[in-house]
Amino acid sequence: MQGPSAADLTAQAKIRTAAIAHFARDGFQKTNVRTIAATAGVSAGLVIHHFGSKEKLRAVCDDHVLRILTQRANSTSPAGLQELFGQYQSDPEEYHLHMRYMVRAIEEDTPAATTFVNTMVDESEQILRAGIADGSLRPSSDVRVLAVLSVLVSLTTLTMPAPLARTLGHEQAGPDLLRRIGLPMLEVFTRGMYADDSILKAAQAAWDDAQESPHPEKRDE
Amino acid sequence: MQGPSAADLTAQAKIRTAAIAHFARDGFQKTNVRTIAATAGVSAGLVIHHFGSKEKLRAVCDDHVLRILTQRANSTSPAGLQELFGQYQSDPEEYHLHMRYMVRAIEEDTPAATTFVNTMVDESEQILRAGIADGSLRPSSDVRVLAVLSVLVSLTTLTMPAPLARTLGHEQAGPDLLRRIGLPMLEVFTRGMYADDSILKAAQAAWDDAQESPHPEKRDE
DNA sequence: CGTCAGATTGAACGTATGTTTAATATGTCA
DNA sequence: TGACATATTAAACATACGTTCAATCTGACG
Repeated sequence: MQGPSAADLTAQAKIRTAAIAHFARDGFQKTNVRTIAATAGVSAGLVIHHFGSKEKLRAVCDDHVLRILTQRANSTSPAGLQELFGQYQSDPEEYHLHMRYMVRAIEEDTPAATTFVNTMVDESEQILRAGIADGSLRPSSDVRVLAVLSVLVSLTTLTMPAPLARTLGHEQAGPDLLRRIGLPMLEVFTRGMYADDSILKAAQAAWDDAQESPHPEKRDE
Repeated sequence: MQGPSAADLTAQAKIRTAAIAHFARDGFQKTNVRTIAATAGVSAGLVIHHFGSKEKLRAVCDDHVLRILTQRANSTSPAGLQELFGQYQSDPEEYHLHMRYMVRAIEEDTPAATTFVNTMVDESEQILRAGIADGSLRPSSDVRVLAVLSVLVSLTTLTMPAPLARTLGHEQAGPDLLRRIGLPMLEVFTRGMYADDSILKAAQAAWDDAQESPHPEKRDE
């Protein structure tokens, strides 16, 4: 579409692209500079020459992916979660790569990951509050938690780990798998899973009890 | 309680315990044999002497954690997901460690991870079908997918990545955080998030359309 | 007691890998 | 053209780390 996906790129860009791909697929530790260089078609020394160190290269990749993902999220009016899935369908190849990269960054608790997560959760919370206000969403006892769970589910579903994907007969996460997941997930999000509210009521009661007697600690020890 | 948590263990057990802790917290790659040995209070050579190699040590740890987690899940009658949370509350320290270990294994797609995931998803599916049959759970268009999503949500909630935990004001996942998440999550699971079923209906319609015209491919290219 | 097998250690070894360096190519500008 | 900066490379360097080795310790058994 718009990106010179392979050739005729500046060497720095080629290296960065190669690094993002390898970091996303194999993780930062497993990826070595020579492999990145080979994928980019340059020498290992050049990678260091341009980026200073493997760690600094990671920082550049982090910022790059962060900018792409957050600007995507903000470009459309903040509709959030479903939009993420829509974005995915449009260009699964590249989007999946960036998502996978960011999930890896989250796992390793990188600064860019914190920024990304904060942005996503804040935006999600905002959307949820708006939906609750206009009556399209049900109220929640803790909207912030709901926002976190939404982001968590979105990220882990889009980048579903291989063992879970295989349980559904797919080799890895992809558009077909996402299509299959969509409907059952929407069913839960509109009607819930439990047929009655007995479990919820019990939990609410337990929660209210805990509020009355603040810190019972371990009463038998 | 029951485990000689520190001293008076055979050296092999001490090494294995140390390895599990480090693999869970820092990942397999970042952990080096000398660190494991130091934590276990032995020399690096002994680790290799007993386990052959770092990779074989990992395999032993995988099986050990796998056995503990799956036997826990099976010991109680298969009630599954909520039980996981219950187990967690009872001994958060150790359970969280093992869960975190297994999530790391899933991320790295280790054989034990596949076994664990298959076991969990199968068991979850079984429970869901039983619940649907006896009317306590709502029917789903794809129970298998629902089981996968249940496991995914359980695992990622119990071992919530640090950036997401921090968004809720917690330094990392723990009992307090879990307690806070419980109620909003149950709310979604009993009533859903969406106030009406317009989005679901739209998705169902789109899905039905796709069924009628099997493979439209890219019609404009 | 003597011997032997296994446990354990500290040092050495080999290699993978991040980084440095010296040299060469390339392109720009005066 | 000549000079200078930048890009680029191949080789060398340094180190972290998995593994091996030779030696020592410990405990069992005849």
